[in-house]
Amino acid sequence: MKVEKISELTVNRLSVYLRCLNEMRARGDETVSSQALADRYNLNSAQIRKDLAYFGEFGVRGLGYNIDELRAHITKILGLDSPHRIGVVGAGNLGTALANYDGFSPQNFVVVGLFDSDPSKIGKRLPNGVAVSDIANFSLIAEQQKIDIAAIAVPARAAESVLDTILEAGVQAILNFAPLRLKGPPGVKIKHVDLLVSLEALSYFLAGPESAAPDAVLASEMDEAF
Amino acid sequence: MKVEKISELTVNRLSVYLRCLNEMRARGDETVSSQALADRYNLNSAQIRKDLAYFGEFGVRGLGYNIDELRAHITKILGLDSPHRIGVVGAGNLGTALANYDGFSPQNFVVVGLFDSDPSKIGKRLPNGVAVSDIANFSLIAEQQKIDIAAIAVPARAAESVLDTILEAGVQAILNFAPLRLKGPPGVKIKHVDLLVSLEALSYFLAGPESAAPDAVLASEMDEAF
DNA sequence: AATTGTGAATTCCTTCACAGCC
DNA sequence: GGCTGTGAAGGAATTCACAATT
Repeated sequence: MKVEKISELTVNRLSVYLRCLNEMRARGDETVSSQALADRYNLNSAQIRKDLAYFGEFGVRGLGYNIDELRAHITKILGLDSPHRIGVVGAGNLGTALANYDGFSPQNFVVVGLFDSDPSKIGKRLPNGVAVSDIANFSLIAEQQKIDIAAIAVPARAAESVLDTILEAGVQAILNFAPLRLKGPPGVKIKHVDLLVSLEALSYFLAGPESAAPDAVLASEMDEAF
Repeated sequence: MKVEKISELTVNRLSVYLRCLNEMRARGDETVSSQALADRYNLNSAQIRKDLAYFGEFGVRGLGYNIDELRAHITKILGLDSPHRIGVVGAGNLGTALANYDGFSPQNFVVVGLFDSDPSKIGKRLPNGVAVSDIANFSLIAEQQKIDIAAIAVPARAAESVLDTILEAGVQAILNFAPLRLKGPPGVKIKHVDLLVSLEALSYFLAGPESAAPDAVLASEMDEAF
């Protein structure tokens, strides 16, 4: 494994590849070439090979990649072999939806706490058993529950103060849904999921003279983020 | 206004600038320099100037930009001066949260329809008055309600078929939350909001030898997304 | 004096194209 | 023959640095 700096874009694509491989595996395929992957999912085969080659030689020349093996490698690279425990701050529509969402568990993510400052919400329990805790206890519960990722799902005006609370608790990975640019200290990673940015890009496309960019692939977070 | 092709990244940033300007305006500032904007929000001043200069000369040398004026320009550029009407497909946790979300309206986005195929959900009404309609009627309602943006908030296995429905109805701008890469025809814009990609990038960061990339700015989108 | 708008320089990312291997 | 891994080429995006402007 090389010590070269890996770009965020490469990391995001690994995540996409993993999803594609899961799908192919579910269909019963056991082996795949970068070309076949690229064709099926509108990717570039050289890019797939290059992305993977940063981390090792996972393929066999002439044959391609063994799907199960490659899935295991990417899972390891992305740190998905050990579970991640998420604390969601903000028990509004979005926060509650996140805490209820069942699409995380297959990838070893689990929501273990939901936090709010509203007394009328604190103490309530979601269908899946997650209870709403007082944000004042975030630090305590984060430690008890070994929360390593925090999601900020509060209105923009509350986001800065929530960020401070999260940082004080020592959580270093943050997913921010509030529509503003939060800045963390070095050593802390903040990923922004900004729905307004995405919607406004769609609006730009619709408003465009004839059409801003008629390509349908690539992402937010890739951009982005997406 | 130039006819050069504008990159998606530039468009995403315009959206961010708009949010920053709104915040500064709310504080009472009337004028701002690219340097001041950059300092406050961890951006690059040359990039701000370049992004804006694609669309016109909005600043005054020696003085900077008038905030209200610039907000109006960006609003116009992004097509936010006329309202956008969103149809959300999938009345699960996420879809319902989106339809209830009140952060869209300030930017001229309004959710006018929520769709599902589950008979037990059809006919129900959200607190804000949005009713759940049968996805079978999507095309009809999309036309009646002048839906111009569709959001896909269904499980991955249902996403392709929902996409077909949306395309048949003639909607050309789509926000996809399902964790798979959808491909649309030319002339249709699909933006992906992939929470698993974002979470997995955080996981990679946490797993990293010492830390993958200790910069806290940029997006998913932005890409990525935001 | 301050700040924009922009060509030039730089850095980063993607794609090509092929040597090397199975 | 088919496919990977990768150096080299090409293309894009960012940042620098300064002439132009108020």
